[in-house]
Amino acid sequence: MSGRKVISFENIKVACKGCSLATLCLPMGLTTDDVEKLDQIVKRNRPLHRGDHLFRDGDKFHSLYVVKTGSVKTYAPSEDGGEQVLGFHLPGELIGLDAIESATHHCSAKVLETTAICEIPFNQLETLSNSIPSLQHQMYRLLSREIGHDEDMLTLLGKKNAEERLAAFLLSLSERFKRRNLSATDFYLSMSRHEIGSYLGLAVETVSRLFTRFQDEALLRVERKHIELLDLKRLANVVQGEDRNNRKRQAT
Amino acid sequence: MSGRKVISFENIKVACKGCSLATLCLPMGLTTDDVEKLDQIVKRNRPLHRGDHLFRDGDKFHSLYVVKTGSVKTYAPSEDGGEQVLGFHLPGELIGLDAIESATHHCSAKVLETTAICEIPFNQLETLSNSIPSLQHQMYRLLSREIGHDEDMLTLLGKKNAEERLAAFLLSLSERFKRRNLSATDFYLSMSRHEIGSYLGLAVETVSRLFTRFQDEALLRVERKHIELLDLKRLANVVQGEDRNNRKRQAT
DNA sequence: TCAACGTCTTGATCGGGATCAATAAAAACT
DNA sequence: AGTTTTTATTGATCCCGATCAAGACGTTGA
Repeated sequence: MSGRKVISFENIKVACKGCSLATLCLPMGLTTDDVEKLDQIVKRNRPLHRGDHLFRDGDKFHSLYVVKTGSVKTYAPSEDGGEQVLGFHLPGELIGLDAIESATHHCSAKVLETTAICEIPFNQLETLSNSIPSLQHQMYRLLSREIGHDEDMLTLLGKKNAEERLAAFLLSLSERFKRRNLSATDFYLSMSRHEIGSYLGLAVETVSRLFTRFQDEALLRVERKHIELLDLKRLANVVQGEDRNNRKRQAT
Repeated sequence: MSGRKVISFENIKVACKGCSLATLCLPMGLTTDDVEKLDQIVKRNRPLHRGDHLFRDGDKFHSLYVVKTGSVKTYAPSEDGGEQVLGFHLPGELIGLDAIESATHHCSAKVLETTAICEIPFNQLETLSNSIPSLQHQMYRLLSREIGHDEDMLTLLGKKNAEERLAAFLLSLSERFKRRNLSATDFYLSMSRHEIGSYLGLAVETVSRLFTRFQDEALLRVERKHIELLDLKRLANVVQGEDRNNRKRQAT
């Protein structure tokens, strides 16, 4: 409050046209004109804070959401208070695609840190995409990409062991930060060990132990939420199950 | 060959209009006129046989496929000869949605038994969907539904134990058969134990043992590929982890 | 400042399901 | 027909990661 002004609301209301995320987001591949039209239906609300919900499981679906800054987790709550984390969403990533089918959300979305969001009323987006073929195409691509991601996760959960999962998770974050022109090797985790564990199908303790093991093996340095990846190449080998394969006979 | 004629080709070339699957498939919600237009771009090739591929990982993407009769598995092959089964596809279900984004297939699709397929060139479908809003809407819904399914699978693999997974799998098949006006309690599996295991993230032996255990508990009768579900209700309880919860203290 | 709570780490133990191994039963091929 | 190959079942053993337990560290609020 003292000295410097808080982040100006004007900064948040930057149009898609001037948004640094445009190439990662819905406007990708649209003409300036079309971006303008898209821009007119996008709502930019004030920032949300850690713990706030974008929507909850069971809510009626009306909008898609794009993370502008910050991060969001989506999760499926279970009756017994537990939850399955379905995804972590970084700037430029779309949330809510799974709710189109039934017009109802089947998961909850909770903000992990102070986060700015663009809200896109789906009805309007759908109408607009009907008059802008390249927007329709981009929608198909984004939906398809989500399916691809989920399938990658299925393979991760179905076939990979604990260390392979964590390594894959860290590399995925790394690549996503890189694309946003942030450091690929030095970043802060906005989610807890528990949330990482839920996402990867592992217990908190296992995640914690793996972090220390990776550090002992000089793959990374970790201090609480601060991660420094020291050897991306070896980390990628871990994902492929390096020593697992070394110990076994070569395949067909 | 003797006596009766083999299945006539004419039967396979039934238009969407007369197809019993129309309400489960792309034409859902379209007017007769629009179905006619859709019909004109759908290719109906001769049936495929067990082991045939619709496409392989890495192939260029040009069409979506709908199962008309029979069944198909999609799987992600790994360099070491292994595979992760991503899904089993029954009549009325769409295949290939994950390939739209990069215009390349990231998994393979193999036919599990003699199977008839409708092929829909995606470019033409996309163009058509641009002039038929309800088709566009149906496309969004189908893509969204796929995401929802995948997220359900993530929860299955992330949180459920072996018996919960197999029970969920059997009930899923049951419900899908039912919607196609087939028996919900008596059916044949077109996939092997190995493929079930891969799909559920379990070893073949575990799947086999679970089948015998379920039979011992009078949940079902099983003989090779023939399954008879005897107690859908209890099976549903197994999915929820009945005794797992019974043994623990009640939650918050 | 200290208390209270939540998160993370580390150690000890346990168990579900993988793996190894052997047989049985189908299916595919000749 | 028999022979080979694939698939399924069952048993024995092992191990990764879950669970239980305790302490360290951080954070929050009076």
